[in-house]
Order: sequence, then C-alpha cells, then structure tokens
Amino acid sequence: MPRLTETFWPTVREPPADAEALSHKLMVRAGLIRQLGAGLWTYLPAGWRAQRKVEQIIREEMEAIGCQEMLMPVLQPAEAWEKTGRYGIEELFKLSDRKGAPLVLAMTHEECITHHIAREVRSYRDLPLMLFHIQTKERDEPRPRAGLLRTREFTMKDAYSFDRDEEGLDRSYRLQSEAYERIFDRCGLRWYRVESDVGMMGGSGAHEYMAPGAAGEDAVALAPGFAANVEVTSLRDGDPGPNGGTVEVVPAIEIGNIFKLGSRYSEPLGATFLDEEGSERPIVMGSYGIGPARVLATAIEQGADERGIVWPTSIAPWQVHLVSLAKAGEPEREAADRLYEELRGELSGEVLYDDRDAGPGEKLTDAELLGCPLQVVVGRRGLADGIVEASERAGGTEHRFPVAAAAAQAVGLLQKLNG
RNA sequence: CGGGGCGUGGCGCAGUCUGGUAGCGCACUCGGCUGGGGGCCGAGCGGUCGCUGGUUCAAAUCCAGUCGCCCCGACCA
Repeated sequence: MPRLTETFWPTVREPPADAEALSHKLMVRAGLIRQLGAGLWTYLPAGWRAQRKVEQIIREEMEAIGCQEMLMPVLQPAEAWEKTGRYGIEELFKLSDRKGAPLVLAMTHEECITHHIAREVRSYRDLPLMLFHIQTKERDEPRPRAGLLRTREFTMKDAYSFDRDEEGLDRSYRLQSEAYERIFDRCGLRWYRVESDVGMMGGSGAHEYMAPGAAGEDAVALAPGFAANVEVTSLRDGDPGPNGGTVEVVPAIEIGNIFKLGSRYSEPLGATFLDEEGSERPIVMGSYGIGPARVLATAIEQGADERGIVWPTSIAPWQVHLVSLAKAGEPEREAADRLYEELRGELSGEVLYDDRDAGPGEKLTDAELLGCPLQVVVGRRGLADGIVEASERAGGTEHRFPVAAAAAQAVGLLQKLNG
C-alpha cells in the first residue's frame, strides 16, 4: 500500500490562504488533514497513521498503570446531564430523537461512566478502578481555530479513576500523572506540568500539561525550576523567577489535563459503595484527558523547520521515506523497488515509497514537507558509486549506504535514532 | 457574542468602485522533450461568479436578505 502511486496523499504547494498557525498550514500542505467545515477535519491516511501512533503510546502507558480500555457512546440520553447540572452548558450539542426524547452529543464522559459505575460498584472491595477510552468528543465551540488545535469534533483519551477515599484518589492521580509524563516524553514533546483552575469541572485539584508553541491559546510563565499557567500565577514576563533567573511568558498548547473530581459526579448520579462498617459513601473520582490531535499539532509546531514537518520518530507516519529518482522502466528503478521490498519487510510496513514519475524536485520537496525521520534516495548518481543516499530529516545528517547493505544500515540507523 | 475580512474552474487569485464577450497562474488530460531540488514546448478539459429575491434592455459587478469560511477579542472539559 505505501507506494505513492497507489496511495492517497495529496500535498499542496501553497498553504490555505487564511491559515495562520504553522501546524495548520503544514498539516494541510503535507496531506495529513482536510477541512470539512468550521472546526471539522478529516484525517487523510498519513495524518491518521500519525495520530494512531500517538493513541497507541497512550494505550500502552494507560495499560501499564492498570487503567483498562473500554468504549462509551457519543450519543447519550440527556437525563444524566440534567442530574449533574451540565445540560445547560452552551457548548453542549443537544438534539432529540424521533420520539422527541432529549439527547446530547457528549463533550466528555463523566456522566456516562459514572452512570455505569453507580450500577455496578457496590462494595469497597470493587475499588479502586481506573478505566479509559479513546473516543470522539463534540463541542459547539464559539470559535474553532488553528486547524486541529481547537475543533468542534475531536478525539480524546479520557480516563476516570474511582476510589474509596482521598488517599486512594491521590494514588490514582499520581499514577496518571506519571503516565502522562511518559506519554508526552515518548511523543517527543517539550512540556510543563502546571497547576490549573478547577474550572467548571469542580473538584479539589487539577493540573494541566502545557507545551510551548507559537499557536497556543494559553500562556505559561517559565523560569528555572518553575512553570505556571499565567492564569494562576502573579508572575509576569521579566519578573525575577522564584528560584532565580527571569520569568519568561510563552504561548502554550494545553495537551492534557488531570482533575481530582471528588464526588462532583458520583453524588448526583448516586455512585456509592459500602465501606467495611457498612455505611454508604460516595465514590471519589478523578478524570484525566489527553487530546491526541493536539499532541500531533504540537509536535509539528515544536519541530518544524522552513522546509516542513520534522516528526519525532515515535509518531512519524512512516519511519522511512524512500524516493526513487528514476521512472518506471529504468534500471535504477529496479534497485529502488528491491530496496523497498527489503525495507518493508524489515520495518513491518514503516516505509513510504515515492515511485511516482514526477521530477526529482517535486519528490524531494514533498519528502521534506512530510518529514519522516529518514529519507533514502535511490538515483543514478549514487548508484554509479554503488550507494544509496540517506539523510536524517532532523539535523540533516547525510549517510551513504552500499546498495547491498542499505536496508540493514537504514534499520540500524533508525534504531539509533529511536534509542 | 462584539470587531474586521473573504466567498469567481480542483487550488491561489484578478475582474466588482465605473453593469455590456468570465480571465490569469498552478494543477489536470493528451503528445513530445527533459531527468539529482516543484524543468520546457504544443494542444486540450474544466466555472449557472455561495444562495434567494429585487433593480435594469442587460448583473460576478448595483440593492436587500441569507448561508458559509477565516482572523482579532470574549469564551474555553
């Protein structure tokens, strides 16, 4: 499938005329996404591959802390939302079915999961529990903007913890927090964990994970050993830092957040358990969100250069972008074809092969735009010396691999880049 | 929701002020040349000018309404 002549990968030379954010421009130009309406985006195959990699990293780290994956519906009866007092939220999409029954399109899933937990959990013996899903969220945003950074429909990993008391919640919260650090590190982001307002979610504590990026809607105040959301600190740009240095305020993208909910949802929805003394108590909850699309856009905002995207290797749509400069029928093409088959086997499909009959400029420019970690070029010039050329997208280091050993050396180099 | 801007072949735009044959670049199709950074020549395809109504002999152009999209702000699980 990843031969370009058989792949749906439309790149464009010019960014959308009205795009501002770098990630917005590059994601459209690099053929990762296309717009359907305001705040509504389709993932094209390359973009979806990258997002699935982010999701897979999240899955692995959630499962590693005992958080189990499930799946809840987006379309939900309004009843639970009325009980929790969130039915009146303006951003909540509301609709009704043919019988006139009120429904909502969920913006998060506290109501749904708490509804189920209320029916299934009876005893302290059933706790603690941590569950998550990766599901679509719908929000009637007053102003969608910046490509994937603020949309009306988006995917979220939302996890929920259920504990018998505050100590249990603290433990779940810490586990999630540590998992978040591993997730964002593995995704190759620069990020800060900051305290946040509890906001409309209620509850007793919250943190946000903020990633510096020019297109960010938020701002963080940074100083040596210090990071804070500007909304919750009095420190301003140029102030002396708490641990020395000077405060710098930079725009940032909120890539995740974690909340101690307490009984904000368990009480109105009747999610209780019996403790050892036989007395009924509300379950103590936490919720933990990550926006994979924001992780993707942030990776681009933070890594891109003037030629295009520079993916962290962990979430690149493909590990290798193989370019054949020869066209079909020429002998150099056969060498490229063979290398493609070798790489495909060695890298279990992690190769995009540009086998188009386009000119070299177009192919090489597209490869820079897409930003896969390793570009391998098979052309007459190199082949005359018995080599293929490889270059690392980040940093631009060039390599010359003997044709016969090219696949093995490319794989070895990738292992080094990943390690 | 306030302010600003934009809707014209697939994409990017000109034409609108001053009503009268819809145009340019790119892309696309066909033929040929080219072949290490979006190359060249030639021939083509493709648009009820967002939508509705009005004015007029005549509307992309003027008037009214409406829908959509973008940017700034407000807002932001």
